[in-house]
Formats: sequence, structure tokens, C-alpha cells
Amino acid sequence: MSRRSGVLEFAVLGLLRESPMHGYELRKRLNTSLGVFRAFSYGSLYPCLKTLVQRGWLTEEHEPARPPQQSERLERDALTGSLTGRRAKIVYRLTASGREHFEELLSQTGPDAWEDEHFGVRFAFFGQTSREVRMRVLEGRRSRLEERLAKMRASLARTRERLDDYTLELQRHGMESVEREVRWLTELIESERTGRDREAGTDSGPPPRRFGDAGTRPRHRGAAPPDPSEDTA
Amino acid sequence: MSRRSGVLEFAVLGLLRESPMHGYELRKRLNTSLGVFRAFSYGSLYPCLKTLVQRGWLTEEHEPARPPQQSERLERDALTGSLTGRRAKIVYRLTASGREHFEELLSQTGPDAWEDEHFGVRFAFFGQTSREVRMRVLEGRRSRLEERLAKMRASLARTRERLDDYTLELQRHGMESVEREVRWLTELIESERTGRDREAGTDSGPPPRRFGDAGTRPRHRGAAPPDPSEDTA
DNA sequence: TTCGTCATGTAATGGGTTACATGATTAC
DNA sequence: GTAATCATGTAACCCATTACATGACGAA
Repeated sequence: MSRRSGVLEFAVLGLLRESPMHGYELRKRLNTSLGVFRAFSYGSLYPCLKTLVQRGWLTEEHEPARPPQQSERLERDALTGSLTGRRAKIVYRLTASGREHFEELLSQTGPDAWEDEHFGVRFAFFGQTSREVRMRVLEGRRSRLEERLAKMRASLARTRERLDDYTLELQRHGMESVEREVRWLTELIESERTGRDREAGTDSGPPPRRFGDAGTRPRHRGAAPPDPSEDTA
Repeated sequence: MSRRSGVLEFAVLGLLRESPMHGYELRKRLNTSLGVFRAFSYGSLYPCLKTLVQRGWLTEEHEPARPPQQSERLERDALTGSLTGRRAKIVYRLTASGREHFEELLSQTGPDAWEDEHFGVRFAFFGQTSREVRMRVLEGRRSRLEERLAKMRASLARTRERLDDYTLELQRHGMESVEREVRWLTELIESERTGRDREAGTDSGPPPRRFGDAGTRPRHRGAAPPDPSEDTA
């Protein structure tokens, strides 16, 4: 009933900070831009939007369904090419206090930033996060994973004999995944450290949009054939 | 109120099939043997056990708290070294119909076997699963992941320009993880195919305990220093 | 005697999904 | 005209967690 989600709330605020949107579009962005990890349904999104409005972090703008009329249509098509005025219903916009709240969330470190459920979404908004916070979050997550690795290794050492090959293989693959993420984090941390050029190093403002050696990283195969599929993966 | 979980239920039946246990021990096994992926709390385990009893798949044996008495203690310590009679309270045991039910679950293929939430636990009990089913599950999961990869690539091709470097890096890492799991599955499928020696290929019975080249796979570093830590990772 | 672990449970809450209901607009 | 997609929402449920309550045992 209360809808004070955490991840969803954070992501909604973050996306709306970039630009106002209506619910449907918001959901698509949620499930593509950020969506490798989580997929949200309307059943959670719309109620969440409502409570965010109630708290004064968002405003609703009811854009009347606007039937396609005389010259207006031509104007719209000619000027915007597409999207802008299509047929939207309720546009949500971040308020000043909403922005303030989001910035406070952004600045928080601690377990709530690097546990499994939160880390992904925090990383997704690193572009709007100060370098100090980014560092703390990356390092926090890494040490969390290293801790987990230690326990896995200890547990494996204790139980190895009792386990059959499949269970063992599952364990091994799981550990390898965690080790891989640790290496990834280490690279990212290195990038952050190296990348201390530009502005002396305060907090927010128009944040730096590029980090470390991002450009030199292998960018993966060239674009798959155009596929009209959308929505959840 | 109803506790008909799926994953938890499956795991409990599977563990109890190997040997009877009480709840506390069950939970530890859940969170180590199978626990890279999920950790369950007592709040879910105990109610689950109750409903499994109600459905006739489990029996409860109330083992009286048994205060340490005269010779019995010595006997126990001498014979079992530890564990066996320590202080257990309620031992759960799989019934015949419970075993039957579990075997039916084991034989099921379809999305419910290879989606994210279920695949791990299904794999963990591959030691008790027939080769045909193992193959279907592995192949099902692989094609599911390939499907997902296709969507990710398409979506990336559509949105690449609009995304900042961190979002892009997150996307890239996510795709790499999926690709890695696909390669892992491919290796496993190869192992399964190659490993058609031994018994002609019926169904269950005392199931084959080894698969493919499991022995030759790099088994990862040698045992971490003994660590008394337990419980959830 | 106090702390850690073993051991079992319940009530409240959380954070989400599914299925449903509704309807406008666009593309074929 | 009909199918797909855009668009918004609600109610019922699901699966789990957290916090709490309770208590015995072993070791320092």
C-alpha cells in the first residue's frame, strides 16, 4: 500500500531529473537503460509515481488527449519529427524539492548503496554522482564481494567432500562470477583514480561525463540487425 | 499465509531426499550448498515446512530435548564424534508421496526450469536428474539467454548515443556476464553429450554421480585457511 | 555469568507481480 | 477493420524479509 521502494523510487527520480516523462515511457527506459538487472511492471510504477507526487517530489501535468487537429498536426510533425507531442497523457516532472531529495540520495554511501539490489541502479546514475561518492561505492561493493568470496571459499573447504559434481560446479561458477566482478570493480576504481584531471575536485554541478579509459575499452560487436522488439528482455 | 514457494519448496524436498534433517540444519545447507544465489530466513523456512507436512510430503518427528544423561552421553560422543544426537528438536523426513512429488518436479522442463529464479536450484539437483531432462534444461536456459542477448544488443544499438559512459559500461558488463554464462552452458552441454558412456540411458535409479570432464576442470585454489564463519554470505 | 550458537516459531511489513479493466492511436 | 502499441490504472496475490518472542546448551 505504501510504495516507498528504494530502487524503483531512486530510478524514477533519476530518470525524471534528466527530463520530464509520462509513465509508459518511464517504464521503457527503466527496462532498457537500467534494465539488465531489474524489470518493473506498471503495477509497481504507477502507484510509486502517485506517492512521489504526494510527497511533493513530482508534479503531474495532465496533458489533454488532444485529438489530431487541423494545422497543429502538420506543425508538430514538421517540427519535431516524432515523439514530442504524440499523444501523452500525464507528464511527470521533478520538483525542486524532488531534485534536492534525489541529490541527497545520490550522496549517500553505506551498505544501501552497494548491496546487490541497489548497486546497479547507483552505478547507472554515476554520471550524476561526485567522484568521491563513486569511489566509496565502488570500494564498498568490492570489499563486500571479497568478504563474500572468503565465506564461499571457507564453506567450500568445509563441505567439498560431501558435495556432488554438479553442486560443486555450481559453486565454482558462482565464485568465478564474483571474482570476475571484483576484477571489473578494480579496473573501474583504477580508472577513477587515474582520471583526476579537470576541475580540482569539489562536489556536484555539471558533473564530468566521461571517465578514465572508457573510450578504449572494447565496445563489443557492431550493432545487431535492427530489431523492433521492445519491452522487457 | 499459504507458503507454496517453488524454489524454497523444491530445495527443501531435494535436501530432505538425501537425508532427514531439522529446520535449523536445513537452513544452513540451503545457504551454503545452494546458497550462492539465494538465502532464506526462518521466517520463510518454518512455515514452508509446515505446509509441506500438511500436504503429506513430509513427516515431523518430535525428538524430545533429551537432557544429557548418564552413559548415553558418553556413548553418543564416542560413537558419533559429534552431530548425530546433539540436541535436535523436530526432524523432518520425506514421505513416499513426497519423494514421488519431488521426482515429478525434477522431471519437469519448461520456462519454470530455466528462468533466473529456478535455474540455480534445478542445477543444484542435477545429480538426481535424468540426462534427458538435464539437457533440456541446459539448452532451454541457453536459448533463453541468447534471446535476452539479442534484445540487449538491439536495444543498445537503438540507444547508444543517448547514454552516458557509465550507463554504457553497465550495459556492456551486463552483456558480457550473459555471454559468459552462455559459454559456460555450452561447455556443460558438450560435457553431457560426450559423457554418453555407462548405462544405455534410461531414467532414474541410483543416478550417475559424475559428468563429463568434471575432474579435469580447474578446481580453483586450494582451500582457504579454516574459517569458523557460518550462515549467510 | 555472559556470550555465541542451536533451535523454533509468529506478526507485521515490504516490495514487487499478475491479471484484469479500459480506452485511444497508429499502421497495415 | 483489425491488430499492435500507446497509455493508465486497480485488486488480489506472492514470496519473501524483519523484528520480535522464547528458550536451552556449551564454552570463556
